[in-house]
Amino acid sequence: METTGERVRDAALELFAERGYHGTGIRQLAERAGLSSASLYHYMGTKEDLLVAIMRESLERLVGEAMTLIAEQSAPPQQVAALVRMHVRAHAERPRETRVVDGEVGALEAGTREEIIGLRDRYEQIWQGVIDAGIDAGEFHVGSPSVARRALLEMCSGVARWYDDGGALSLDALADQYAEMGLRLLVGPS
Amino acid sequence: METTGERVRDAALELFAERGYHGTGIRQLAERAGLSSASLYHYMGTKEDLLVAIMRESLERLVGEAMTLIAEQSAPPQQVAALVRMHVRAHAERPRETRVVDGEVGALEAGTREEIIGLRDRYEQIWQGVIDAGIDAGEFHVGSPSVARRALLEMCSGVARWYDDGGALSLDALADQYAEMGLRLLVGPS
DNA sequence: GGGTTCCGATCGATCGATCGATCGGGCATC
DNA sequence: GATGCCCGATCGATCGATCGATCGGAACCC
Repeated sequence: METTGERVRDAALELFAERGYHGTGIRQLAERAGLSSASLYHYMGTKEDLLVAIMRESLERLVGEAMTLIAEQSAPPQQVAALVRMHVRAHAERPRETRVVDGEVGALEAGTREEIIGLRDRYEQIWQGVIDAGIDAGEFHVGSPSVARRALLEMCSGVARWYDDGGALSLDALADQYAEMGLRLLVGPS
Repeated sequence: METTGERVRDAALELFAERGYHGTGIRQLAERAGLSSASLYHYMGTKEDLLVAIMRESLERLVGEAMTLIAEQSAPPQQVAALVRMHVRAHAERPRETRVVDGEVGALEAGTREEIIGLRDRYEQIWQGVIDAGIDAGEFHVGSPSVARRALLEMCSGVARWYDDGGALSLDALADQYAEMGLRLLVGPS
């Protein structure tokens, strides 16, 4: 059984993803959650608190999963493949959540924006570390390592903007192809 | 000498990119353009007309440049490299414009959204045609051609979200590395 | 040239609607 | 009667957009 607080969270997730944070009104949010706009405030702080909670939870989850994955593999190619698979799956399975995280950072107030960007940076540093290790080991060959990291991450995050559950492409096949493309991008012609 | 209409356009471009379409008010727009909010309407239709004009112009430019480029080259690898270079340059040189085009489609009303999405689809079809031709010629090897197209485009569009003019990386070096990565992604190990 | 007309450009004031948020009280359950 | 849950009413602020009015200069007539 779903609590009312969770229903509010889910409604916010849907609406922020569909119409954007600034494009979503408190009254729409209340209607979607099955409450009056006044009752809404029994379950949440401000509208921005709702946005921050969504972003924080999503990013902390990504950081946690990334750290687990790279601890399970020691060779950079396998680590990158695992990171790509996880990141692509997350963006394909929870596209609304990840679109909000990626697209609404500019809607945050200065203070909370810092915190969220800090979390995002931590996640990206995990990727950077694995890429750098692969370069040091002579397995990856790229122009600029940080450009490669950004290109790789943007490519994978883009999945949230187009992948369709109901489509012909399975999650596994999608993750496979992305892992292959990601490695090609880093390894280069052999 | 810049016309007032152009000043309004540029102000809208800046603000839509900074705070989002729904996050930008008519009065902020007027202040940035150096007019009263009433005078604004002497130079524009509705706020949405402004957004549509920005998107249409940007997309028509991309379509035009893409068609020119693929007419100048006949081999798919060179065509892809040229497309990637152009797309990356456009997103690095005009990040605000391209971020608005990519990120505010959801803010459009149903009618105009169809038109803009149609334009975007035309552009993406040009890329798909080149990729498919390369596969037919045996030069590219990918799992799903449409997934490859999306991965490639998302990777290149991402440049608008992080590239910094003042940074150490030159536009040419950036375009070079992306062309290299794009081809690796499509060609695979040789 | 002087007088008149006209129009593009601009603004202060204001419209109705909606924004995010708050308050006090009703209605249960314990 | 205390606690948790909920809502109608309402707050001040701001939203996008429009109004009538003003101003300066170009265009025209005599």
